[in-house]
Amino acid sequence: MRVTAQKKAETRERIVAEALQLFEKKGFADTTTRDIARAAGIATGTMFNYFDSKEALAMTVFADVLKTAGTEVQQRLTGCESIAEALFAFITTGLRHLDPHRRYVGEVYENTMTPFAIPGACAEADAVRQTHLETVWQLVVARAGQCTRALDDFEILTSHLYWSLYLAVVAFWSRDDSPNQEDTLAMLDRTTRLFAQSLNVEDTDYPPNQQDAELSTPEME
Amino acid sequence: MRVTAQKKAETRERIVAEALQLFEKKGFADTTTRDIARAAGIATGTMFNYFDSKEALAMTVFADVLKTAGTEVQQRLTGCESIAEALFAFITTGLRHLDPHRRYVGEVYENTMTPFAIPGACAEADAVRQTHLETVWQLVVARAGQCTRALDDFEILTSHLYWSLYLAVVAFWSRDDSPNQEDTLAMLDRTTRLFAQSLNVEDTDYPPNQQDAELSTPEME
DNA sequence: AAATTATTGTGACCATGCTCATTTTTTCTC
DNA sequence: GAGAAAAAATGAGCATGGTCACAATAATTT
Repeated sequence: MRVTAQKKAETRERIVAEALQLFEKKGFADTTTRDIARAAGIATGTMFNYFDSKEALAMTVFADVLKTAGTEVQQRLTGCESIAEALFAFITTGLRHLDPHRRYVGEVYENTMTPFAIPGACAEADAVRQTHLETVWQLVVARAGQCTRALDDFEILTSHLYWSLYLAVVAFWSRDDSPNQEDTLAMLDRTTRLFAQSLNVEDTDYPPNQQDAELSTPEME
Repeated sequence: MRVTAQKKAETRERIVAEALQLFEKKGFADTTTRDIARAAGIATGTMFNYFDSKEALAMTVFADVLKTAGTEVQQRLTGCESIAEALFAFITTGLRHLDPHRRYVGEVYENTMTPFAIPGACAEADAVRQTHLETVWQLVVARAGQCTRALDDFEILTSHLYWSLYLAVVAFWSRDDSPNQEDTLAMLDRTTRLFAQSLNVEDTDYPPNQQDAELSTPEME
């Protein structure tokens, strides 16, 4: 490793380390990029030579942490029969690894991971979401025998629904003050069951004729 | 009505009207509060005498629109037997009224309505959400016979799940370029069925023993 | 109608995320 | 090692949402 490359890596690590400490102490929004720069002993602009944005800095850390969780989770999954069980194991593993950042994860997710966030605005966030959804996809396919619904539309609708439910869990967890976040576990249990259920089609209890509803206001003449 | 009161109302209306026009043309983020002030013929600070924030300005309009939708929807609901059907009618009515603002609704919802948003940060947003959830609650209770799940925990878990699913629909709709947003209708159909299904408990297909999972990293000694 | 009080408008000013021309440091070439 | 080229650091500066002390205007009192 060449000298400057090493120095660069050190600086990068210093930025990350100091940023995390500040986020933990004051939250994400109340930590300014100038705070981070001062703590890391660099100029205000330097941080942006390493990370595209303040969010990208935080998401980089989350991505690291979740990557570790991802390798760990593969073993656990083999023991899970049902889709709901597997999802439960996958998500709890991720949350456990995110635990040190629990108090400010929401501030970052709000503007990067939400379905309202513009795709492409934060590459790190997009990557985290995609990896997560791919894992879910594999996890479901490996247990496809439990599903009566065709899975080929996973990308189109199911992934939207899944992702929003997952975000609900993360948001709940990030504010959960119950001992050991047991309320989150209950919610997650319910959520994973709900999602697994949604992969079975038996839901024609009323006719699908409402499709002729109009969402856009008809043009006046 | 006193003279100044009238003038004040006029100014307020002018702010709203010009803001909407600008939002429509350039989006929410790309419209600055200075743009709005200039268009409305007031000083930059004046806008904040009328609205707490840029988001609050937009949410005020959404609240108005949804209030109108709310009165309209009560009639429609009487025709709906099932919970899913009723939800479908309720949500489509709201979306139809929001249609003129479709392109920038997401930019506002992202930071005010998401489960990550800090409650109390935007009073208008909180009110809209609460009203929406109350309507859903009534709508469900009036059809409680269809539910095997006890409804008394609605506030605790169900409302979180419902709200996140609803946001998924809104986000999807706000970017839906299919003719007449028919893709949104399909998604909404699926979503409302899914949610209605979740009000029935028959989901004990695997033991709930995973509750002993640990979310927080155990302290090292 | 003058004086006083209450309401509303104003724009200079602040904090902050981020940019970018310039400067400093490092690496490469001879 | 001197000079050139490439990489990295710098911090003044920009745009923007929002604040606030003060100014202007309207309403009330005498």
